[in-house]
Amino acid sequence: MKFSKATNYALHSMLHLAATKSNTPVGVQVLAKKQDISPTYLSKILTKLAKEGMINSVSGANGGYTLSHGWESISFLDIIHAIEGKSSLFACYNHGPGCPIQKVMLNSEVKMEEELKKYTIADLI
Amino acid sequence: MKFSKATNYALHSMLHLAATKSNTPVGVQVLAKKQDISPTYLSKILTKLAKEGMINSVSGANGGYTLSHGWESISFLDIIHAIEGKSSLFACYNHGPGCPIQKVMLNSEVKMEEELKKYTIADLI
DNA sequence: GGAACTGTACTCGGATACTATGTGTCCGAGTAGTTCTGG
DNA sequence: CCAGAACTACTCGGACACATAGTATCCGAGTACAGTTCC
Repeated sequence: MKFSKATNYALHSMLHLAATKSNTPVGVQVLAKKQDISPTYLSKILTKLAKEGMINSVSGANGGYTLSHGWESISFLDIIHAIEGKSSLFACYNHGPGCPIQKVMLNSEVKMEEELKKYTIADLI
Repeated sequence: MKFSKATNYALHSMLHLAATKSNTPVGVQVLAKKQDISPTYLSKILTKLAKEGMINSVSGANGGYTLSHGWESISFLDIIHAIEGKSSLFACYNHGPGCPIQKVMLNSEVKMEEELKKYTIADLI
């Protein structure tokens, strides 16, 4: 029960892209060096974000990643969902959705998600 | 980023103990059969709860587990912490505690914990 | 009849094996600028 | 001088290898109760 490191990398990459808001794409090597991880691994993470439409990838020389339109409205929750998946954190296999324990757990999970929905990377710069 | 199955088992075991509130201990085999898991595995999970003082183990014939005194005040969060550990869900390794991203994540995590602290197993029976 | 012995049912806890997922690397393919070459 | 070829720097994405944590089982040890044996 922990957030994966990939989520950490994704959030920081998004923050970096937002902080240096230039029109020229930022290469994955620059982003990777900032966080002391391998470019190829970060590439996999950013691909997930690109598939969700949060960033655009520009291939070829001087290529890299740019924030997509409407990036200001991307919340923490959106980024986390893109990396960790959207399935809920708790599941009662025996009783299913009617389980009272599951109701409590899901309710608490929603509270956290509501909070994560409030914050955007734009808030941090 | 999911709650482990062990947490599920622990919560259900606690609920079962609370529901059948008899003075005679409930054997691990009964609890295991209710949840379709092996008794030995459940035993390891219950041992964690016993170490935290939430339940008492009675060894020997007609042994088993009983709720400890003050069980009514045991919250969901207490049980989860006993199984999953108390460390926070998110950590920024590069920037440390000052990282703005970490602040947002921790803040959201606290919201969920506050909710989990409100509910006790006594509420469900 | 009562004390000691034996059997049984149970938990305890360490050791071990399996599995899923997260983490990270490697490499071939594709793409778009840049440089070089030949007419 | 300029069009096309070769080169280079970069991303893309699949395949693979490794690490870690979660899941599950097995077994020897300890404990307490019940029944049995023996004096």
